[in-house]
Amino acid sequence: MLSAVKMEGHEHPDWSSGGYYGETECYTTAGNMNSGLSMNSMSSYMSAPGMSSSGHMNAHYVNPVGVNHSSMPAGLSQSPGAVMQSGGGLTGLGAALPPSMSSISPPPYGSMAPVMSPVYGQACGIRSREPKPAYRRNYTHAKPPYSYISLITMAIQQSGSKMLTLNEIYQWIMDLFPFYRQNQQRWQNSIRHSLSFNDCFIKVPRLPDKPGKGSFWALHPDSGNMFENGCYLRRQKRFKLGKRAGGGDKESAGKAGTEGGSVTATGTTTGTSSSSGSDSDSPHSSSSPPPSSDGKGVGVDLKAHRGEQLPSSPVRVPSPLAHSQHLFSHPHHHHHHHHHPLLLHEAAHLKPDHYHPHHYSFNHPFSINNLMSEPQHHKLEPVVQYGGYGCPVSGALVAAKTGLDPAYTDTNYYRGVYPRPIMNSS
DNA sequence: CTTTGTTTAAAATCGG
DNA sequence: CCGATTTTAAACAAAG
Repeated sequence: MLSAVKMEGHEHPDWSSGGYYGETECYTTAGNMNSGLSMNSMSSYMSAPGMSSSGHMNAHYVNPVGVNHSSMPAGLSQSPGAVMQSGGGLTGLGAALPPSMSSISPPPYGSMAPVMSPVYGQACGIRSREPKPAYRRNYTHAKPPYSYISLITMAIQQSGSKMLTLNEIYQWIMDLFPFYRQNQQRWQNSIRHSLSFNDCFIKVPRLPDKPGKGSFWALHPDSGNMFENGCYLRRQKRFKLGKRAGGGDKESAGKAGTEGGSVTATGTTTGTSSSSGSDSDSPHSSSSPPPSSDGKGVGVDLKAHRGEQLPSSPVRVPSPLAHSQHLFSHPHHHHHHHHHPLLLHEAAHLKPDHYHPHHYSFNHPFSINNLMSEPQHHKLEPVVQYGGYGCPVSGALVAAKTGLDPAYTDTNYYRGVYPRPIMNSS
């Protein structure tokens, strides 16, 4: 699709000008934060259907109703619809993810597809004519409390193949958070920076063909739960590759604590790997071009160290997708066929996870699970509970709102308001 | 030329 | 306040 159209370039600083999007406000009232139900959680941040990016349209992404847009090379995800798809999907961090979903919501994707829609479908657009007091605005476009690293991680995780192209990442973010529909060039630069700069992200080369630019980005196999407890706000410890093999990498703080341990990796593969792999999980899977399927080492660029690419020894990563249980989508209607051979059918019956039985019982309000998983309680219907004005409420949101002032002109949302997530165990 | 990646540097935030 | 992590800015190289 080209046309990238980023009309950015000069965004107007009007952030604060009060302009915003006019008023798409739908805020919520309610409060229950973590009521446990997930899904709707941050709805307010999420996109509202009607408005696709108001002022700036990016050409692509104009999805009408929130159902994916064009360009998705990978076919993956991305689209809002995708958002939910992962259903049980999260894996990678899976281990780390609070099983909330896993436990709560069994894998069965059964009704997941639709489930999410509500999110997008927020009723926000409908607000009545009333002038809403400024202080009552919703946070729809406020900056989400997640760091870029978190966002990237979430995006990757929710993808069936556990890897996305840069553009898909952008897209995912924009689909989910209207806020990022704004100064694209600014945050996108940051995203790029994060991808390259952080060792937790690795580049997976694109298959020898597939047109397209850029490679796929995946999570370093050992980056494991950077956001343990499912709190995607900020990492507790940065994942840094330990330098050379030699000796030990020292890690600072080895807090490791539970499971997986420290966040630093030395390039080796962890034992944890779920290995489930073998079996028939074909790498293929979902959406995007599965990186080489067979043994050949696709050189996964594990960022061995900056500056040098692993010359030869392809560090074979257990393949990022190694663990992936894609399940998603149901065919449901996603008809956009662009050209991709993928096979995402079947994925469905793969046995979903049993990743580590670990069950964290907590479901953190900022957990990605809230965003993506769907407790399919009710099948397709907008499960969303609207807070006072037609907009779903969410924990994070609530948290967010709690402490802020109307203007929220800048970013910050939660600032202390929430009972600090447990970052780190131990 | 635009997008994708790297990288340096510095400002901003967070968490304690 | 301090140290670690994030976010922004920018310059540049390399691909399509």
